[in-house]
Amino acid sequence: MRPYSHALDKLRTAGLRPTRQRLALAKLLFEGEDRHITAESLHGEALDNNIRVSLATVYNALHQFTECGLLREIVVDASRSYFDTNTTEHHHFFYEHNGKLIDIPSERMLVCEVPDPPEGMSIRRVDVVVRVQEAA
Amino acid sequence: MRPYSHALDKLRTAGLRPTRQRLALAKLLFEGEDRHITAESLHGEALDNNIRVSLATVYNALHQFTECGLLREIVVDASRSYFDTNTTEHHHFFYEHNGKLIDIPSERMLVCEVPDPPEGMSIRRVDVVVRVQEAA
DNA sequence: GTGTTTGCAAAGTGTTTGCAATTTA
DNA sequence: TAAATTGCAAACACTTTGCAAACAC
Repeated sequence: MRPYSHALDKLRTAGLRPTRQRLALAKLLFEGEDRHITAESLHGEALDNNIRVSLATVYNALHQFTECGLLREIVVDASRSYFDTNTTEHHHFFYEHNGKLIDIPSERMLVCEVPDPPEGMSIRRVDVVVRVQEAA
Repeated sequence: MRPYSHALDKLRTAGLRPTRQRLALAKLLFEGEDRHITAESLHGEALDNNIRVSLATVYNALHQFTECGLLREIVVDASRSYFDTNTTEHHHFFYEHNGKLIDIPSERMLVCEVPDPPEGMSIRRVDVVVRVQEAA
């Protein structure tokens, strides 16, 4: 048995008040394998687990978690926001036919020549998306 | 003077019927420097040039042009679709504070270790977005 | 108690669609 | 004239917002 909650620690450390909703969502997100979610998918999962939470609260939580560095937002599709519980440096395979994402560990995908950022700018992040399709 | 229209050629070659609207949009897009646009920005530009075209038609044209390989869609922001008139292989700097994009020529940004795609899949494209912010 | 968070329903944004009218070949 | 394209307005999907009620500390 876990002596105390990993999810609770995460919220405490991040300075987010551990409300019933945030704690339940954090448990879904952080007490298992790393994963990719959307607001809709997390909300559905919460309901499946008898966690009463509104979609608006799910959106709030996802953004707050992202701001605190507990999640990382991934932009692969112009019509939907994806979030990743793996916040370490890595990239993604994106299956365009079904919208699924798979991590590519950073060691397996090297960007070796990153150009200098434009004058007065600094690089915040380099995102690589490898779009894959069913082989011909 | 240009003996015949570059834009018209592009449409002909692509097999798209050169309607007044498509031709006007193609002129805006292809008879100048390479550029990044959104449906909204292209529509505004058309109106500024006294080209009567509806936003729905702009969306249709952008998608048709993209399917024909005249444009390339760029995904950098989950809430808006960007298109690039430069369809050659290259990557982008994305200014998060103002939504502007700048091309990075392919030679200046090398992705040197691309992992094998998952079983049964083939790589359609590798997109690199370098997100920049105003330097601290 | 006091400030924060929630849920709802309404509003917002970018995009797509159905269909009659128009245009192109 | 037959088929493709357009424009409009309505519909859509996803996301955000305003605010009163509920909650955490």
